[in-house]
Amino acid sequence: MSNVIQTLRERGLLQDITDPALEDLCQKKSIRVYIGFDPTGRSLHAGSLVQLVTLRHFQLAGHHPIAVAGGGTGMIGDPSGRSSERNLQDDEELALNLAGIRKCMESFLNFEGENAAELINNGDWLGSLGFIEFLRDVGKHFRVNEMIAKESVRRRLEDQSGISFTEFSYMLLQAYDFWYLYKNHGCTLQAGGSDQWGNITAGADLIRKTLGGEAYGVTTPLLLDGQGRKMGKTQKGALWLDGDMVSPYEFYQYWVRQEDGDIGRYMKMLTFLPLEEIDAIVAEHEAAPEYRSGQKRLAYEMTLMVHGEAEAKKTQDAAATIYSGSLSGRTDDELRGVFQDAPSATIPRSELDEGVGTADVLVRVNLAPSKKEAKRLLSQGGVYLNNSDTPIDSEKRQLTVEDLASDSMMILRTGKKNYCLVSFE
RNA sequence: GGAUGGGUGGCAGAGCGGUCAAAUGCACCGGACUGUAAAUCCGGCGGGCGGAAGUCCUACGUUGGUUCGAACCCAACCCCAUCCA
Repeated sequence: MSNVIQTLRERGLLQDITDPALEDLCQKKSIRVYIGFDPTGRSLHAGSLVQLVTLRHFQLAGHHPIAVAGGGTGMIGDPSGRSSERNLQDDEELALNLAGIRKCMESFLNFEGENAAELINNGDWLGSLGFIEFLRDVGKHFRVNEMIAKESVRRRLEDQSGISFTEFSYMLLQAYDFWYLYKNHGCTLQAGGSDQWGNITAGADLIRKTLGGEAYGVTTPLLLDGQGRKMGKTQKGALWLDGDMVSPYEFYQYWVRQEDGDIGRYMKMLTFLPLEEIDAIVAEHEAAPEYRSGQKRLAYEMTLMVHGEAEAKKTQDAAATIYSGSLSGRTDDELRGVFQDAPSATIPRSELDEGVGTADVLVRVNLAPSKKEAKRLLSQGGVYLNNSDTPIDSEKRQLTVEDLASDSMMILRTGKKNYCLVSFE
């Protein structure tokens, strides 16, 4: 079998490993590896990409990936990296989230075939875990002294809001997850982000102490951008993988806007392009960074992986059109294709024949929250028609049939990237 | 339960009887500069009408009151923080 650990290392996906022996082990036999995912959203977001990619690497190498949705632990919340307790989720919401997460995962993992991936909910076993049983089998093996020494816990203890017992127990539950999976699913490896190291080793320790078994852990580095910030934040919020929450176009654009210096690293970590090819792409990019060829390739690959080929191509095409050409003289269908992800709106044709105030249209089309704001945009030169590079210059400008880009549509834009496709019917 | 302080725009935080749609900072939105970035600089940032000056409506925890006039004073209530029990 191919050496997954080596692959992860080459791609910058390996931060820590509990025992070097794992490298040999997973060349000799197919193992089961699990990663926990946070089920607090309807979709996974960019923060989970590294984990999804990691599982895929394992699957490609012939191992058996298990994605564990923290349905049980999600009701509690990991104190790591958050300063306040999260709200507890109810069952209905959780079920919805799980379905959404599964959908996101299908882009990365194969849920069929010989070493099919599995998605399981830890609520299935945590839900029926008795408190006494838990204290006896799990709690007994942990020293509170060590637990409160952990950075994540200590910070919360020092803070005024404190930490609830529930949250404090999180680590034990995650350890129990690993223990359970080891015992009942033959899972011998847990992977996760580097912030999970403590939780992972806690699980491996528990397995060793109580079952005398050998279990391993690997962590991936946190994916940070060139400025040391966490990846996946957009102005509107998280970069979700679900196309309904973040359109493929926005998703693509997110990657196009990355910095030059990060391109190679992201490609290694997040795509499955061969390393030599990545080197070639980076070299080409560095020769002429102003073309953003590296970013565009990264964006294409990411969109391809998450949203599929058809979307990736359309998106790529749309971006090329929007950032280069003029839009007039196109057909309705072409415009619809290019702007399929942009908001759109319909206004009765008769109004156009008479002429409509631009400010009114901006409000009706949701490009401006109020008429006052619309006027402000106009007076500051922030409104563009049909992708022209000169803004509409008058607040009183009326839109007429003359302004149509195609038979019945026009494109209004505010700022640099807020588009709306307006069709007059 | 008691004491004290406090609840103001998305957040933080001034204002403490008219000049307050409410300083300032952050966030946000335009613009300039750039390579679809960051930083920086300029403009804006409750809503309606108006070209504008302007004008009207809604808003300073809730409800009442005092006053020609209240974010600002009074009362009750509801929350929050800290200390005490």
